[in-house]
Amino acid sequence: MFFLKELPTKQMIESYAIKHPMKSVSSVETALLMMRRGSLLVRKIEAYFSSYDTSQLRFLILIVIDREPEKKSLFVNEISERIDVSRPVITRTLQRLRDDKLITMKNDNSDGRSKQVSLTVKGRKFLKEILPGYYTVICDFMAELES
Amino acid sequence: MFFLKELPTKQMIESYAIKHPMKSVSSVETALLMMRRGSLLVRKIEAYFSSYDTSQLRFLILIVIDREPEKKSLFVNEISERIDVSRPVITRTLQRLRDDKLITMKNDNSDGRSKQVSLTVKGRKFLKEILPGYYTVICDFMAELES
DNA sequence: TAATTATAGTTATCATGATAACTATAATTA
DNA sequence: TAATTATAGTTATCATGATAACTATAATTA
Repeated sequence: MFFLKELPTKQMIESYAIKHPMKSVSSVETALLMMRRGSLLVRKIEAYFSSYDTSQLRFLILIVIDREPEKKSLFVNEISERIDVSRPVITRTLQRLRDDKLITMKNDNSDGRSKQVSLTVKGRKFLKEILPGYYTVICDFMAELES
Repeated sequence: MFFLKELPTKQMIESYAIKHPMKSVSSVETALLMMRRGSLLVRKIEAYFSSYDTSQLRFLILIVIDREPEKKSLFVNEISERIDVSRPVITRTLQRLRDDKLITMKNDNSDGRSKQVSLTVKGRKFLKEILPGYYTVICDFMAELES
């Protein structure tokens, strides 16, 4: 997350760049704005999910399984390859999703170390329930930027 | 932070939008990309700062004080107004910056509740030391996007 | 094939964000 | 001016990210 409310103005960056030349002042400006806006949007999204007693990470795990319907289940490993979060955090979050009956985990037959994770009916329903609002939050945020 | 490695393609969003119409498919695409890139850059920046045994938040606090040289010191309150982080986290981080002798805090004369925070010489030096690399990290990241 | 190395996933622990509840002082109101 | 309310900052505690070290099984190598 990037937390600075008032970004440095272009002038400020330029005057700094006189002493410490940098490749591109305008790309620094763009980068700061991108981090700031991205952080604000992530925060809105987290607030939205928390109103459903869930989190962005939980949502992403459900989405990632749902997104590959030809597979029916993913290994923990595969989930962790698709989502840029450390494996222990994936493990913990999967355990809670299972506690909430949104996913099931069963041992793989051909590899005793692996676990197959799949969505329950409840999980699929829940995803359908929260998806529209997710897009609404994003669209509203982007619309506000333009105004 | 936004953690999905493979963003949904425009097609995926569009096909979803058939059932659940949304204001703008392309703005959703832009938003997801913005969050993803912003998160990656924040991560790089945190890695950079951690190589100096510091953090983005610590850096931002120092910057925010340094940025208003006409003031010489800011109240904890003022710092917390400029940085979008909860006050307890500001308190804790200030305590550690003081432990590291990068800032000083003294009680205000006219208001017994307030505390004046200012940079030490060491703090100012440290900031000068880490600033160029900070911009380099940002510029490099942006340059890579374009390639 | 026995020993070693690699892989899948988990547990333990820490860092850093948040909110709620607190103390101390200042400002306001009855 | 005494009582109340507001403000500045801190403490306590939780949530969720990370890394290191672990168990169990599979794959490789001597």
